[in-house]
Amino acid sequence: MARRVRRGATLQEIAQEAGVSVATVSRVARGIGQVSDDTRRRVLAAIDRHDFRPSRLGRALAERSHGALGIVFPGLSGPYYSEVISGFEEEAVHAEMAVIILGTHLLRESGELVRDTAARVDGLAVMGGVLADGLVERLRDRGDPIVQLAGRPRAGLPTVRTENVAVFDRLTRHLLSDHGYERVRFLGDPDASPDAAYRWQGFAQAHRHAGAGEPAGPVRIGLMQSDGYIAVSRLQAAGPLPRALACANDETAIGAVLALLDMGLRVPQDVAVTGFDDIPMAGLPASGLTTVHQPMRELGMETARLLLRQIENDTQGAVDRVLETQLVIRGSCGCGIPA
Amino acid sequence: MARRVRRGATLQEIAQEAGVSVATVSRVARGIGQVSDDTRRRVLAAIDRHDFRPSRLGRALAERSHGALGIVFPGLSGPYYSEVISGFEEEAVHAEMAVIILGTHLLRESGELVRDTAARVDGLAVMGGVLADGLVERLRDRGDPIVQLAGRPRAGLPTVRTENVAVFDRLTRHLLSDHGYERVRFLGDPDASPDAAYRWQGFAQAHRHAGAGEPAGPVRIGLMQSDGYIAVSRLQAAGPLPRALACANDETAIGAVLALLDMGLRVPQDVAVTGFDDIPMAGLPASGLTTVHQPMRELGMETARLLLRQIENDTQGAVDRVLETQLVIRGSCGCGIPA
DNA sequence: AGGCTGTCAGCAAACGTTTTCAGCGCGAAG
DNA sequence: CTTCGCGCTGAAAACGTTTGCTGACAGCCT
Repeated sequence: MARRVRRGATLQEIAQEAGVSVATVSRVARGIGQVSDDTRRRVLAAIDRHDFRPSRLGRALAERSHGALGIVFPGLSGPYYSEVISGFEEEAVHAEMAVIILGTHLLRESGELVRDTAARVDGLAVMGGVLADGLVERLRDRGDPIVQLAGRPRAGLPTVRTENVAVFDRLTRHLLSDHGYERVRFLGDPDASPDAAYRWQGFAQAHRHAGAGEPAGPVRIGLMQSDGYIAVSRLQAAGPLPRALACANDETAIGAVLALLDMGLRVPQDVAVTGFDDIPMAGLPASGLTTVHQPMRELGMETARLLLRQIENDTQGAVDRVLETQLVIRGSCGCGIPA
Repeated sequence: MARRVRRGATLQEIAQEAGVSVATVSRVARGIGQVSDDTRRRVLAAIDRHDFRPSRLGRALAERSHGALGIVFPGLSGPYYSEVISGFEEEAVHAEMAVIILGTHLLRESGELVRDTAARVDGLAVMGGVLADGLVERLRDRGDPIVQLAGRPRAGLPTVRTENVAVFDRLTRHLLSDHGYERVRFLGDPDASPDAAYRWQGFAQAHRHAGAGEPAGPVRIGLMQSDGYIAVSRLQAAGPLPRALACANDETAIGAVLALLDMGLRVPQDVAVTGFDDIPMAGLPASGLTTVHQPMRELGMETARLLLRQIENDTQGAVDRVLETQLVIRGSCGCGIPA
C-alpha cells in the first residue's frame, strides 16, 4: 500500500492558528464569500506562513468532482497524437481541469485500465477504434460523460472527427485523372482505425468514379515511418513498383520516400508519393510532400469543449462534428515536374 | 464548477440492501479480512446487482493516497518520450498506480501546472532541465517524493540517467580517428537539455583527446526530424558542408540524411551522419544509421521503481543511477564503404 | 461448568474539504 | 425604542471510504 501522501497543513490547523473557523479559512483560501479585511489579513498570514494548499483529496470528495479529463489513445508516439493532445490540454487547463492520458498500447488488458481511468476523471475522450466494442457503451450507460474522437459516429455518442472520404477521393483522383497514373497503391490498414478505413473508402470510391476499375488491395502496415520504409522495400522485392503510393499518413509517406531515394529512385519522377496530416516535416523534402491538411490541434480542442459541455449540462443530443480538411498539392505527386 | 461526478451506488446502499454494515461491504469488496461465506455471498450479490465500484474519491481520502504517479516532460512527441513513458507506465500499473503525464510544452506558465500535478499524485518524476531552477527543490522540501530522469545529478535528488559523455566521446573519436574525418560538426543544442549537454561535452572532449583542436561550435537545433533537415539546408547555403555530422538524436540524423539525399549527395560517401537513441527507424536506411543504443524503456522503468521505493519507505539516500549505453556501428559513419 | 481462543460483524472515528444555515452585532429606518 | 437588514462568522452536516476497537457467539480444553 502506498505511503501516506504529503502531510501538509490542514484547514483545521490554519483555522486554529488564525483564531477563526475552518469555514472562514476555506472562504479566504478561495477568495469567495464575505470576509472582513481584518480577518482576511490574519488568515492570509497564517496561510502563507505554512505554505498551505487545500488538499485535492478533501476538496475532490466534497465537490464530488475529480477536476480532471481523460483521453484514451492507442499510443502516443508521433506528431498527430502530440498535436491532438496538446489542443485537448489547452482547453482543459482553460477550464481548470487536469488531463489524464491513457495509452492503451493496443494491449489486451486495456479494458481494466480504461475502466480505472474512467473512475478518476469527470469525463472521457476516446479515440475511435481503440476500445473493444461495448466497453464505451457500458461506460456511457453508467453515466460517464464520453466523447468519441476520430471515430465512426454511433448512436448517442457525441463524436468529433475530420473529413476523410471526400478529400481522399479528391486526392486519389488527382493521381488517377490529373496525372494519369495507372497503378496507384494504398499504404495503410483500413482495419486499424476508422480514419484509415475512411481514407481507404475514399481511395476505392475514386477508382470507381474515375473509371479505373477496382483498386489493388491495401498494403496493410502501421503508421510509423519505419512501416512506410519497410513496405516499399517489400513491394520492390515482390515485383515492379506501383507508379504512385497513396499513404495513410505523412510519416509512412516519408518513410516511403526515404526508401525510394535509398534505392536510387526519384520522387515523383519514378514513383509519386502522397501523405495525410500535413505535419511540419511534410513541407521540407525537395519534392514537397503532397498531402491533406487536417486541423489536429482543433480536433483536440473541439473534443475537449464538447466533453466539458457534456459535463456541465448533463443532457447532450447526438453530435457528429466534422471538421474540414484541405488538399495540399506540393511536388511529390508529380506536379511541377515537366511531363 | 464541474457537474457532480457519476452518482453510482455507495457503500451505504449496498450495506443496507445486503443487511450488513458498511465495514463488511468494504471488506468484501476488497477481499480482505474475515467474512463468512454466507455473508460474502449476500454482499457480492448486492454488489454486482448494482455494478458497484468503491468511489476513488472516498477511498483516496481515507487512504491519504492518490494512487497515481506523475511524470513531467517537455513534450511528448517522438519515439524517445514514448518509450520512456511506456516503461514508466508498465512499472506503475504493476504497482496498481495510474500515471499522469504532464507535457510542459516549454511554456512559461508551466510552474503552476507542475505544482498542480504534484498535488494530485503520490510522487513525481521530472525530466532534467525542463523545470525552472528551484521549483524541484521546493517540491522536494515540501515532502513530495521526486525522482529526476535524465538530468544532471543534484544533491538530495535521486536521479536516473544514461551514460552520455564517454559513449559520445567514443563515437566522435570513431569519426575523427578511425575514419580520419577532419571537419565534424555537432547538431544539437547543449543548452536545451542535460543529455544534449553531456553529448556535446563528449564531442568536445574527443576532439581534445584526438588532438583535433577545438571543435567548431554546435549547430543549435531542436530534436525533431524537421530540425535536422533544416539544419543541413542552412549549412549548405552557408558554405561547404562538413565531412561528418554528429547529431544529438536519431530523428534529427534522419532529417539530415533526407536533406542530403534530396541534394543528390550520398551518405556516407559525401557526408557521414550519426545519431543517438537507436530508434526502430535507425536500422532501416540503406546506409544503416550509426548511433548509440540507449535503454529508453528501462530508463522509464527504473525511474518508476525508484519513485515507488521512495514513496514506500520515506527515507532515500542520494541515488545516481547511470544506465549503460552502447555504440552501434552501422554504415552511415562510413564503415563498410571501400575507402 | 468455567475459562480461553478464534471467528465474524458492527460502531464510530478518522480523512480534509465545501456549503448550508443560523446567529450575532450594529447601524439605519420606522 | 423596536425592528429590520446587512455584513460577518461559526457549527455542523455532508461527501464515501478505511480501519481500530469492541462485543457476541461458538467451540474446545481443562
